[in-house]
Amino acid sequence: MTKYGKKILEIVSASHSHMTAEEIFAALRQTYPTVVLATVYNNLNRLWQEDLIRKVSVEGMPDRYDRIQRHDHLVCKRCGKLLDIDLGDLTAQLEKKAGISILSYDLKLTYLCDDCRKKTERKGM
Amino acid sequence: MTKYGKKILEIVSASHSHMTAEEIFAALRQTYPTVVLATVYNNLNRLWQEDLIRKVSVEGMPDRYDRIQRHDHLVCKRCGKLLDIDLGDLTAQLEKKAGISILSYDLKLTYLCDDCRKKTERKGM
DNA sequence: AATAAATTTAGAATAATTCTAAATTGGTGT
DNA sequence: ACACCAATTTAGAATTATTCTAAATTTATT
Repeated sequence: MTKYGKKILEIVSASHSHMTAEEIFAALRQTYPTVVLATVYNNLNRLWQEDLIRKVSVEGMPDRYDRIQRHDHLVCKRCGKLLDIDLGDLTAQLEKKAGISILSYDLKLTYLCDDCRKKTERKGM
Repeated sequence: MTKYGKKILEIVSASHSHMTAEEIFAALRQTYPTVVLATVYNNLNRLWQEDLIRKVSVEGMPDRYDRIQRHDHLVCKRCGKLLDIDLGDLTAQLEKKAGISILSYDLKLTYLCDDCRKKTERKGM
């Protein structure tokens, strides 16, 4: 594990904000001002392959990186805001239903956040 | 609903192959040879906003479009191959656990497909 | 120290998607 | 049928995220 990989893992693991590569890049430069963006992508891909971080893709947004600790996500359909939520570990239940063994699963609930619900109501939609 | 929107909805609804915008574009041109790609994106976004089609994003791949009929997905961690699987409707269970009402949910199981498992074994990983 | 292997760098390249502004189309009401 | 307004389409440029390439640097190995 290289110094960049280590630090990037630290940044992503500590964050609860689903950072983009750019944001991670910015955070990493606080410590290593000369690092380049390609290095961030290299390391993120490596860490992801090694199952040390998660990738979260929300349609139409840049990929986000997330700590590995299991949890689920809540995405607002309208504004795309992404929140953590924990619905417990469904692995056993899902494996049983699917009849295969899985490495992991991603569960994303789509809803309307409070702000967007208000806006929607105002417009009478 | 315009003629393009209608046809695009038809194409996506009939397909079980999680088409990309480019693939949908190609299919649409069979019927309307002069249509441009931007129109495909416009319509896909519209149809998605109206909940007539689904968007599926797999990390590192272009967005794919899917029929709305509920079903889940199986993604190979190594090669990215995307398959349909149906684990039944978990909406009620998830809403109860989450304590909110949701519009929909996306469930993606990550596994190693047979081909990739074989390759992995061969390499002793 | 010498060699090999992995990582980083710089910057170009690619690919997906969005944006802009003009042109076209599809109703609506008269 | 005609004028009007809104929505859609078009063409092509622009943007953004990400990957790629080849050289340089760092790290580990003999």
